[in-house]
Amino acid sequence: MLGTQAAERLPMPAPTPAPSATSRRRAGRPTAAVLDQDGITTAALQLISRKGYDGLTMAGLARSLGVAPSALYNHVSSKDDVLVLLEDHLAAMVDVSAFGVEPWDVAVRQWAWSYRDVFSEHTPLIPIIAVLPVANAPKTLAMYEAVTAGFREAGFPEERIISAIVALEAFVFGAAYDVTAPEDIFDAGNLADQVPNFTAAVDRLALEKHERPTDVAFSLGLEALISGFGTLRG
Amino acid sequence: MLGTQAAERLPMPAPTPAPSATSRRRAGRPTAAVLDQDGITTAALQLISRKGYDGLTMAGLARSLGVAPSALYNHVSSKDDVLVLLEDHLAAMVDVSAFGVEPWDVAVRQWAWSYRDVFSEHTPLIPIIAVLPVANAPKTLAMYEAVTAGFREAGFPEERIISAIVALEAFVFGAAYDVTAPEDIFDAGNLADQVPNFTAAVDRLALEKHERPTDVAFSLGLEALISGFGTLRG
DNA sequence: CCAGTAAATGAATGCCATTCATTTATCTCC
DNA sequence: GGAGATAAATGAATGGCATTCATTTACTGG
Repeated sequence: MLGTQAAERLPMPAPTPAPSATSRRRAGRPTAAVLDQDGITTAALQLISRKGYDGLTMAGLARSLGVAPSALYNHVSSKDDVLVLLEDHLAAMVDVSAFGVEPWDVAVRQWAWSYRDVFSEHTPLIPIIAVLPVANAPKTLAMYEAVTAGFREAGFPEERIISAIVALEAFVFGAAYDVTAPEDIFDAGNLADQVPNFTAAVDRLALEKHERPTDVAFSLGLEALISGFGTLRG
Repeated sequence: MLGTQAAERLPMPAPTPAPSATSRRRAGRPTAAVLDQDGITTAALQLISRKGYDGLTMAGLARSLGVAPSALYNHVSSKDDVLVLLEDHLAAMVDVSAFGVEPWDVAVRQWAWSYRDVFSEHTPLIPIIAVLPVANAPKTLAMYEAVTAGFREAGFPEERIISAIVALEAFVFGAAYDVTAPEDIFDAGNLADQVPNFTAAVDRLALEKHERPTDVAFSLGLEALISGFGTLRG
């Protein structure tokens, strides 16, 4: 009655979501899926890149897929579930290719930098991944497998491999946040006189205008971890 | 009309919030503050310890203070502002007492463990602190000053002090998340056969039943950072 | 052709942070 | 000691959010 557009009553056909809908069909079941988890994941990524994580709402995601918000719940059980899909998708983008090919320290370096870079654009996922059972994230699990195999091949004592990976990962996550911090985060403002040592050290760092400070800190910490862990190898 | 309780119309007097209201009076200005930032902070901490961070809502916080939600906005500009108050309060609880007293490595160890323990109970604050300009958090700034002074006294090259602290902090934040992870986070479930190296390493770790795995990983990473950074001292 | 079902709709729910016009109580100044 | 200013409270209203549910649609296999 209210709307003037035609075809408003036809629910199913819905103009297939612009890009890669990928609509897989599961054998022996009703097909015609307008939506699936892959499509939701890529639409969410696009939405995030356009509007950031504040723009990632179930309503917005549904709109970008040409679908009602409630329709999403046939494919994901909650918004957190969407975040898990995103996380797992991103895990597959982390570079583990050097493990088993390059020397151990080179591989770890490459993995860690890549891991940090991927998630520094997606810090809202960190609280999710840090606590996510790996069984719910197959691509994340695959990443761990590659890294673990690399450590083992490099002669790492088996009982320390997981601990070392967990420690490296903790450092990577924290560093990912650091990337997003404002440049002037360490400007003490009017409190500067009360913290002379700190202010001096901040000023001193500012003089070295080579790399981004966040990259210097990451490199410093990562190299310490690599050389510290390197001594554990048999 | 609806309510049956007496005295409902009297707005100001409000039964002073049970515990430490601390009501400071600012000279030369109207006093009678039922609310202030200290009171809000401690009420928020109590609320969190009772109901967790999901229970920390502006409405709930106001209720626990015997006040209307809108009243809070006379003292904080947003909920994020409340989180900043919390963060700064917690920063003051981090143990920096060993800097300048104990040897450098002992002081760093004590600081880092304490820092992690404090924030592992308050991980929702990590995205806040990681990006918070220090000028808005005086107690946090004081912590940095103490740490910086300790590094300097220990002969650390000035241009690397901030980077080292940032790296340590990144590790601490990531490790704080790790503490909150479920025990079975590394259980691969039915995918276990596809990740044999990983599964083996996880099982191997499980055999060593001494400490919490999260503490083992933290110790491993922290000691690597300490020994790696230790070589920088002059 | 029929019955079943996956997948869509859209209206409704409840919670949330935040805003605003208004009121009250106190302080400062004359 | 009264006038005016102001900090600090109220409570009603707003808009956004994730999520639920009864209902409808169109495809499927028997």
